[in-house]
Amino acid sequence: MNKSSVPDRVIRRLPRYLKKLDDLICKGDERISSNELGRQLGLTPSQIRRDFNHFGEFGWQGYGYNVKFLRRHLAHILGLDKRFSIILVGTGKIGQSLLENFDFNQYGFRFLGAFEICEELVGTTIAGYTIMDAKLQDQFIRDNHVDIAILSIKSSSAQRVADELIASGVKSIWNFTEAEIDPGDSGVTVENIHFSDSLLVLSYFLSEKEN
Amino acid sequence: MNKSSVPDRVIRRLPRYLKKLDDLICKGDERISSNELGRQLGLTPSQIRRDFNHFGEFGWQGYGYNVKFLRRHLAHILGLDKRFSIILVGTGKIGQSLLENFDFNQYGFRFLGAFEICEELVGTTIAGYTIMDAKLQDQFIRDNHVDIAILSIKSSSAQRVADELIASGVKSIWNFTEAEIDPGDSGVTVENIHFSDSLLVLSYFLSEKEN
DNA sequence: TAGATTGTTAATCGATTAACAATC
DNA sequence: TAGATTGTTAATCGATTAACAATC
Repeated sequence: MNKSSVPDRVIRRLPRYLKKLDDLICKGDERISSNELGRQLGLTPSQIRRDFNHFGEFGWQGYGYNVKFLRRHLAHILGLDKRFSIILVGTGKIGQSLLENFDFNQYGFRFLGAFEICEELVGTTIAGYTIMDAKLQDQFIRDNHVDIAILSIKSSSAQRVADELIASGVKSIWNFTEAEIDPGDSGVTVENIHFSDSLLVLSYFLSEKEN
Repeated sequence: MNKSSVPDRVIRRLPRYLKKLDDLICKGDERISSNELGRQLGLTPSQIRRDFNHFGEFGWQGYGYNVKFLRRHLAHILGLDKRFSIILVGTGKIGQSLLENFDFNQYGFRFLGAFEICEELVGTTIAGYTIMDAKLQDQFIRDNHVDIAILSIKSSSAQRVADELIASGVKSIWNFTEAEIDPGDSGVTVENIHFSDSLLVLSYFLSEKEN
């Protein structure tokens, strides 16, 4: 099995599977068939079995899938047992929202700290984390083996700060700016949350419906 | 041309085209070929010509595409000239961030107002908008023909509030909660921003790289 | 005109679905 | 055992790419 050959489409369905399995575990269900899982997620049973079989064999004939067993394996495939370290770069409203509402620990990440360039925010505490001065960022990344940097700063500085983060040694960037980040030949992974793209797609469907 | 037959993949590339065209206009470029556009976006020229031809013929042989002309048509296809109305439901940090940073007007939307259940926030002003009491929401939607509701509240109330919004008459929901919203048979469009899905995909690629 | 580049058709590629032998 | 359901192969479907006549 060549992991890197798994289609992007399949990978982007994995979080949905994980979430659904958490629901099922919460409800106390022990097992589920691809048929029932497909019904609940709006996918065909074939597709689900095929998706899972990109990574191994997680079911049993005549039984289906054990939800806890499958959940554990999906979490492993997603790297959630690796306890990736993560920092926040930029503590504007989006950054603050993530600090307050996103449970990094529950998802298996180690949140290390938040950095900010605005001196009024440096030293203040949000969700139990004392905001650090962006000047210390480079050294912090070098000292702490940071896997993921959340980039939530103004778009106009995005590429410059991304370049700095990459030079400091982060492995990946979770990009909340509108900018398209070019990681050059660093091999750094960039995953985008582009608000406007999403709203424009919504607008398209809305517009289409009117006709 | 049956609009509803345009593949989702194509539609989700439209905002990227629009953004690139804005860049080109900004730089003062007048025309661009599918070849050059493909090089800049990492797509094949064939795909780009095919994407555009789902909606009409926007180029000229031997010339290519006029960027302003094409930009205008893409904006129209995305419904950005319809001036869809939009309200914010929930003024926590994410909502505040959108109010302060997202230029709804520039994208062609009419931002009408923000609603909040928390009494301490009602009446305060953010980015020039006075937060309204959630109790007035239903009547406001009925009175003002609201096209889009931004749902940025806690996930546990998401479906309930979504049901209310749908009953009041919103046409679509831009969902920032982790919940999967079920629009029932209302025909309401739901577009999701699922932060965790995105981070988990990032984690997958990071995990894969380590092996 | 000659060169460039479109819109579109045909060929290819990849993903989804259907079918089924294997087996719990 | 009989019924259920997997993993996987074959068939189908749809999207991407290549090729090219049309034409600016």
